Amino acid sequence: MSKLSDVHGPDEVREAFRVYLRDRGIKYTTPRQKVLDAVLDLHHHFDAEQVLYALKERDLKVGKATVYRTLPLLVDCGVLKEVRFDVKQTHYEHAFGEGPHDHMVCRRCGRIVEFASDEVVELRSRIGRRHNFHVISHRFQLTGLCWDCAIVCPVATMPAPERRE
Amino acid sequence: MSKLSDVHGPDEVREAFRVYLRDRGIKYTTPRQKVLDAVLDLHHHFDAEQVLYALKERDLKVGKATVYRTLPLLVDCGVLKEVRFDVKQTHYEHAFGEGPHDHMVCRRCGRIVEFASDEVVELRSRIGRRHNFHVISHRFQLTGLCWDCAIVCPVATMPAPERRE
DNA sequence: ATGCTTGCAAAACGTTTGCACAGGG
DNA sequence: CCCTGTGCAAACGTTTTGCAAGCAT
Repeated sequence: MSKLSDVHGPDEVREAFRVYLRDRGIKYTTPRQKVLDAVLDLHHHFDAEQVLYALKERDLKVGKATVYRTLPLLVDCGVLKEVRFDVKQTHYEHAFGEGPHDHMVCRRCGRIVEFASDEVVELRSRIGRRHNFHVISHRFQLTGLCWDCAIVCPVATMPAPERRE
Repeated sequence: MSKLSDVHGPDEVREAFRVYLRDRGIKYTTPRQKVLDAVLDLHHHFDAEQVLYALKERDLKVGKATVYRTLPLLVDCGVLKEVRFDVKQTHYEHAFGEGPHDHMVCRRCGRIVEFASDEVVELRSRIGRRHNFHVISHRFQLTGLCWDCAIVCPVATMPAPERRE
């Protein structure tokens, strides 16, 4: 049970984080545990501020700086994955449990549809090979209209008044 | 000669911008012309600050705010395209002249390799169809090691000390 | 003449950092 | 114990905005 991609339960994730920190000589402190716990309770996509808010809700006081310093650790150890939408803040999602996927964002309602990316991975290595580039990761984001919005607004190209997330 | 994707010369681009503005009741002012001219002289990828610097170099004084207000207009009218790398600033590139393409960024030296995206466009509509999503645009960015860096550093996964652009 | 546009400076925004103090190994 | 980690607040860099003055139509 060392590969995080095979891990599902919160306890296993916590253990993985502890081991990751110990192996690198980084301390498994209370604030870092709190951040991890808060992150485990969040789903879908969230940013640093939402983590901070989740902590405040649980009466777990952790400084903003600590949250910003811990999230990269969680990314680096494979608990979280950075997800960059077209906004200035960095978003995160759980990197364990479900397989790799990419996102489609509805221009109108902001809805996010996830899709598995087997074909994308295949395509990316084909392209890499063609250009002598060793591909390590990718970001593939589609923008458009979800089913509901496409009905309401068949030829919409204008951005919606407000977008979520 | 109305489709900007078929337009190549600076004069045609300027004309397209003028028409775009007129059609929307926005004025074709001197500062906006200056920004366009500066942008036409820049190549590859650039951000707002570089536009500002290019203007300063040519003794064309345009306020920072005006640059920030003009760039979205140029994007909207199809002269520029937003290119988001994993940095906080927004980068732009010319949206006319050459066909659509995506980018591979070398994790180590920051080099950017462009590749045509026919297969990507095909894949994106296939995925969209599968999920009842009307895809309008995409962003496909590959990260990895370019040929030179892959030789120097065959198993590099650590980010380089500094990245360009 | 009217009202969009400009430029400046200040605000806003998410994120990072300096520093004195606390706490883990 | 020592040295790392914490929390606060202040700094940061990019982008946005308020506002008085300027200029195009």
